[in-house]
Amino acid sequence: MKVLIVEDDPLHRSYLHEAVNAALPECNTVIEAENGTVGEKLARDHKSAHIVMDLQMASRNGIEAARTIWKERPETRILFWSNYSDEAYVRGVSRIVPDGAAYGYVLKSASDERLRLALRSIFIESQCVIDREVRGLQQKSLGQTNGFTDSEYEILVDIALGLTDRAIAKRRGLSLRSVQNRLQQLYDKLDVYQSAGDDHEDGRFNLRARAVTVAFLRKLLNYSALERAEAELQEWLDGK
Amino acid sequence: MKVLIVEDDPLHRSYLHEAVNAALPECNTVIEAENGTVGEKLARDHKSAHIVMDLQMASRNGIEAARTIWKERPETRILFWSNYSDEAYVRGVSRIVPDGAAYGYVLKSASDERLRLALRSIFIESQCVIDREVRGLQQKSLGQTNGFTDSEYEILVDIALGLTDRAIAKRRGLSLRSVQNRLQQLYDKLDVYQSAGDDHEDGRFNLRARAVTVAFLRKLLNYSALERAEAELQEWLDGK
DNA sequence: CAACAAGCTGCGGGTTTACGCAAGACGGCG
DNA sequence: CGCCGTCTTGCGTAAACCCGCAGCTTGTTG
Repeated sequence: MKVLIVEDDPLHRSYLHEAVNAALPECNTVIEAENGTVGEKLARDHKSAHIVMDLQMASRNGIEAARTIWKERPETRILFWSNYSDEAYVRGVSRIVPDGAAYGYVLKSASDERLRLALRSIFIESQCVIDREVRGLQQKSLGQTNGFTDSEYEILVDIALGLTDRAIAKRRGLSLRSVQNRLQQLYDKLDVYQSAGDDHEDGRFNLRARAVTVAFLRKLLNYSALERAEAELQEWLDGK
Repeated sequence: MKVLIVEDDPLHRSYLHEAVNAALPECNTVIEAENGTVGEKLARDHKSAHIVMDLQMASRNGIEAARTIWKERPETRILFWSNYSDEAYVRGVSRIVPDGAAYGYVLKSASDERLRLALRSIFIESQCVIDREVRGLQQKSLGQTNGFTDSEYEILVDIALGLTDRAIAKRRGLSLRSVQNRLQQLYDKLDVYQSAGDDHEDGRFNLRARAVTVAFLRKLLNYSALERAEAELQEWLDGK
């Protein structure tokens, strides 16, 4: 068995290397990549079937890399190993995982034992392993209870990108009014409203900007989500 | 000599511990804190004069912690050791460093030797050491060439928080029109404008939202900057 | 001191947002 | 099939936003 490690940080990389060796005696080769771009290339060259991947890397982040890798070989098993469990990451990952693929999401703060188990479960048993903390988010985000619908999330991203209502309408094939309806829903769920709760006309918010900030603070959005969305937007703009 | 290490990540923490021992034979005690809150407390209890601090920690980020520490003992020497050199961080740090204090900003990607030198320069020689990559940003951000004035940055933060023009005017003691003037300047510098460069009325942007996103993508803003700004805003709202 | 650049402010108007009201459209369910 | 909830769309309005024009207050400089 061959394992590919994709991870920015040299310290974490060598830690992972050791962890893989310890957890998987059946593994005879470990390859390392220090960013997403190299990771993709190595995965292709080696036809890697077992990958441990960091999210959040400078050059090309884990989600991007995983997407292209899975596009080429959907049966690849990927363990995401991340510092954070932002809802934006969780949502991003679950949107790209192919049907029936075995994957995992483990936090860097997890114990050695937890990492060991995850490695064996995913790579040997083809099971999915999702950290408890992450799992909670995932359910909240997929189930609609207190979570966001896809359409709400979509419009959140659109205003975050700075599109006007009209532009969103065009992009999503909706009428102006529908876009504004969805915005209303969004404001509602994010609990943003004009006045800061004061008596008379004072601390007012610009709802559209406020919504984006609140989403950021709640980790519904993060840098990498923005980055991806921006790339998609540019693509769409080019394709007119 | 006693050195306090404030750092989230256990791997990085122990790496730092070793690095400090290797670089500073005159150091006889090393204390560790795993987040900003604990860091502040330990700094106070031990009257630490030499601190190595991570920015970006979950519980209380490095800038916050450094600020309160410096407020209590401005002669404390702090070496910031960070993964990133976002302009937001650089700006944040240089805003809190007391006059004449010795501090440093070194990236985690720096070599062992560089870290060693920085440790000795700051803790022994009381010199400031700023990584080259960081230095570049700092000059750009302070000098006005292609950089942002404080007032521009201020208004950027204000719209990022989601305040209306009127609210900003009240908060900053300006007239409505002045606020809008500054916004204009900001849009200009960020190079955001309505049409996406197309011929007729099409891909339009909401300038205010777009500006925030562009700033984010350019690392002028980041999560921690937003977090701080939000806290300040709440403070201001409470103080009416 | 005159001249000039830079920032603050009011006026005015064209556009975009936020949102209530109400009329269809679609899908499930007893 | 009729009832009902959810989603979409149009109309209309008050507020907020973007921004050109022009008069003022400053601080700077020759």
